[in-house]
Amino acid sequence: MGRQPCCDKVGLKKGPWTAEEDKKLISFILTNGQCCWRAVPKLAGLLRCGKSCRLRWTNYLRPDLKRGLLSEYEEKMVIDLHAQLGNRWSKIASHLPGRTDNEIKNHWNTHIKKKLKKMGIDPVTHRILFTNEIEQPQTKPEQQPQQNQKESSPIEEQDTKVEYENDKNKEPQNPETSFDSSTITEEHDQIMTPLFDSLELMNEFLIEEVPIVKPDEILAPCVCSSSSTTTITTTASSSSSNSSNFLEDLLLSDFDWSQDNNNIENSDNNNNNININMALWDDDFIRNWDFVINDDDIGDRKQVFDAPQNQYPRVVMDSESWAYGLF
DNA sequence: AAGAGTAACAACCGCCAGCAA
DNA sequence: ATTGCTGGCGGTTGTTACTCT
Repeated sequence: MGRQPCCDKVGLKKGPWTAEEDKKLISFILTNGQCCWRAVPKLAGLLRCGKSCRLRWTNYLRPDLKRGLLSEYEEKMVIDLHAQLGNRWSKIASHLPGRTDNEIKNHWNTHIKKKLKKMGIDPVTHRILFTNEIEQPQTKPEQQPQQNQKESSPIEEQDTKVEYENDKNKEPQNPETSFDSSTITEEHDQIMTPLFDSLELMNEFLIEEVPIVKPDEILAPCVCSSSSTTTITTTASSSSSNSSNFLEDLLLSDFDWSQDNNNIENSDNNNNNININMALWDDDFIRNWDFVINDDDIGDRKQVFDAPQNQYPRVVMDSESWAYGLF
């Protein structure tokens, strides 16, 4: 028996979401929390499939999303994580609170790929791209791109997924050069070293017209363990204090976690609920949501979300805590 | 001003894993 | 053990905005 489609597609709307649809979905989830997505469209009065609702919510409407362009720091994180994880966008996104896998994937495909290529780095393998590799026969074996591998990961041979999930109990093989005590192995370092060095160069080459950087211009002595030029340098022994620096920088620096806010009692008035909970978030964002929730005059949906990118909230919050805990 | 080309990103599609019956 | 459902993931497509000629 074939599998049923996730929903009856007959009569369902596709394409861009309207402000009205957004409003219905937001109102429904704020009222009921995230439940069975299959049932959401019907209950919320939407002519969409549940999957579409889930994607719309997780990728666009969730209140804990940062929105806006990735910062330079986040971009570097994405590059580094991609070097370790390959195209496991959800895993990468899990390291960047407030960012979705879709967002990171798009940013990778539209921005980072080009930057890396301009720098002479293969965005797939994260290794140096030679303008004509045939002319570089003296390339050291360990620097040669791993040919004939799946594109998805430069280190596909290692089961990084398993490694990621299990190695919290393992000692890193090379603590001195670990980027993150829970993730890095020696082989990772072999891959990451040129990347780290080139990342520094990248800071200076993030301009439109960038010559292809020759390998000898990029490869610098390996200083990954102690160099101050390495943007992200951590040691395994100090993972508890250092390895999470990027997280500390990325999230919650301007967010005061308040248990009290999580214990706000339900109100019969949804709008009250919304306003109470919005107190956790950025003013601009609150205004946007107020527009969505309260404004009867649904105009161009762009009005809802097209605030200047830098004005999007940097507040990050676990979605479930507000979706379930507050409602 | 208009059309073509390009970039950016939202949304969709198909597949898969996990889970419950 | 099997089957069906759901949610999640990654790849791809479609649409819109922007730039160039």
